[in-house]
Amino acid sequence: MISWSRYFIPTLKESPADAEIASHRLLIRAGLVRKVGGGLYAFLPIGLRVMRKLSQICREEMERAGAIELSMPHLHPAELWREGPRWPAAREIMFRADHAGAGRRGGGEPEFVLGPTHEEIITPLMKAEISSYRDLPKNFFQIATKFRNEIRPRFGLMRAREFVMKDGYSFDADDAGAMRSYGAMKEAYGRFFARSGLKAVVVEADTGVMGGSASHEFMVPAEVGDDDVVHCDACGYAANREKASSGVVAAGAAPAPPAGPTEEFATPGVVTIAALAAPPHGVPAESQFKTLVYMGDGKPFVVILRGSDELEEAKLGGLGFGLWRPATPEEIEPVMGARPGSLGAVRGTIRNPSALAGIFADEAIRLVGNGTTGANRDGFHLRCVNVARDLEITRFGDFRRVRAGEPCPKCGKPLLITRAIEVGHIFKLGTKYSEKYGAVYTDDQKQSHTLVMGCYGIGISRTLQACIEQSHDADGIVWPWAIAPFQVLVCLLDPQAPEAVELGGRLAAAAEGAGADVLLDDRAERPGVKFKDADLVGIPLRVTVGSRGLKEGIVEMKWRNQKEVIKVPLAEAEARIAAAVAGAQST
RNA sequence: CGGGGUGUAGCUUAGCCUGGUAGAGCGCCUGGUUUGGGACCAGGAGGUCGCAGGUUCGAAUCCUGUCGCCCCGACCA
Repeated sequence: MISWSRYFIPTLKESPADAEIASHRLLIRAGLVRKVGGGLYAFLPIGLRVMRKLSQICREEMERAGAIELSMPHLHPAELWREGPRWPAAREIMFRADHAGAGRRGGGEPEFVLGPTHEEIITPLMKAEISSYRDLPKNFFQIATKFRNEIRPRFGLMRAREFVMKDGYSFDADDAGAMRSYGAMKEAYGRFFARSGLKAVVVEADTGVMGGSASHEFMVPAEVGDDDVVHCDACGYAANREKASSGVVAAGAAPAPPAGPTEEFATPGVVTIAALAAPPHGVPAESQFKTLVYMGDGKPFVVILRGSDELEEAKLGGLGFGLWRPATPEEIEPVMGARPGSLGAVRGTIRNPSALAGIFADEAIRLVGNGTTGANRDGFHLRCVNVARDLEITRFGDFRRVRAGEPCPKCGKPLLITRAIEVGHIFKLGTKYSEKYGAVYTDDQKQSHTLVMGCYGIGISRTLQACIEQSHDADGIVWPWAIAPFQVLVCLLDPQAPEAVELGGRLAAAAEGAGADVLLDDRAERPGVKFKDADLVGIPLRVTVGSRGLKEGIVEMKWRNQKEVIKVPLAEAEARIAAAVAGAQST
């Protein structure tokens, strides 16, 4: 039992100016964290208590699923990253950690980096330790601080530069084994979020820079989330928008026949889809081809979309480039022969087609059939361009961004889009890392094989905030029982009265005896202050001992998530509280 | 990295346009009155107005630079 007067819970009436969203304000107002710098937070005592509870639940579920805890350094030799498969992309978000002394300040390549995750550490580590099929499968995890130089930290712990993450890595002999490990983690994640009192949904996800063949994210629906989840309530399809597809393009649609000869027409000053759609040209956006030029690992490539569609940049990851970005007009003109606004991919009009790494077309352009596109000559477009006859296409793919209301790819019902916070992400990595570092094992036929890996992350600190975002009201946080910093608050309204103190002590002991973490509010504050603080901090069960009740021969129990005050006769109080605790513990 | 904003006491902020002794609320300290939903009265402590330069008799205020922070976008395992 901890007494509030000797503890440290600095609550605030007003919220700091830089806290925009409810969970961020409450984190600070309820005294869980304080900002130390941009994207850097100190956990105050009750914030730390919640972190510990989340970590412990996570640990239990990992171990139940057969994963083994270990701990790796936060400071990584940059060498290991340079040898890895994603250094060019990953270094953009990494902190360098060189020797700070005047004598050896690093100007060039970093000597050390702060770990944003640990694939580059555990793969070479396990390369040395796992050599036989008898050692497999293995699944390791740690709960540790990660460092990522987010370009724009925001929303408190939601996107911080330093944060706590559970990261795990599985090693299997083959694909089937890796699938089993992946499945076990997916199940364990579901249990972790359920036990922690969060409503998280599983969605198909993009693998991004991680690489790998399959991926799911665990999402907490919330307006303030960074991600969009595309989902279908009819059949249960759910995917991150970056990954989601829709059924706008009927599978196996026959190519439209040419509608006539292609002809060029003058479009001076028309450099946008909207301008071409407006008078005098009046070409509807869905009848236009949108031609975008990107740089992939230093080489230009073209993406063609329907004029009315937007590119989903993450989908370019499937093309095999390590890094990609929009090309600049200066890079585009020598290759295409025109500047953005007059670009097209009609056969024969590209000035230097051999410079291109490919021309990739979104499936949806089949719906255009015969459309209008740039002539690769500034101020001119081409009409009656037939997809099959005229466009130079390396291959088709899904590159467009899904919009709400489009048909579900599985069942055809309208898709919904919801904002969400990503709290967990699992990847079936395959051999991307093990191959790079030469992590192999020998099977029972003396044959050497590459280890098949998976990696699994849960943002612990982000989960804490997502939980507040999901569970609060106008007065403060409403903690789920399992992760509440304290579960029972015994509130002494008259801490000077010896009989009240004695009674409060007994009630607190009863709650503690039943397994609850108990906080005793013995501060010399007015009742209003205590009630406001109790609601703000969000302790699930409040037991109030006050002179008014004592005259009646009762104490009060009140659940934070309910309105009613339950009056309990003094004689039953200890038993009733213990029973309430026992009931809450078992759910 | 582009666009916008902002920096005044621990927190929330007024003053800045139009230059002239830096103000309030919360919090804190002392005393008193209060005591079931963030009390009241009286007194008090606390500010190099982010930093550097400039203009001026005089700068929180105007100008330049710089740093931090915030928002939008881009970006984002």
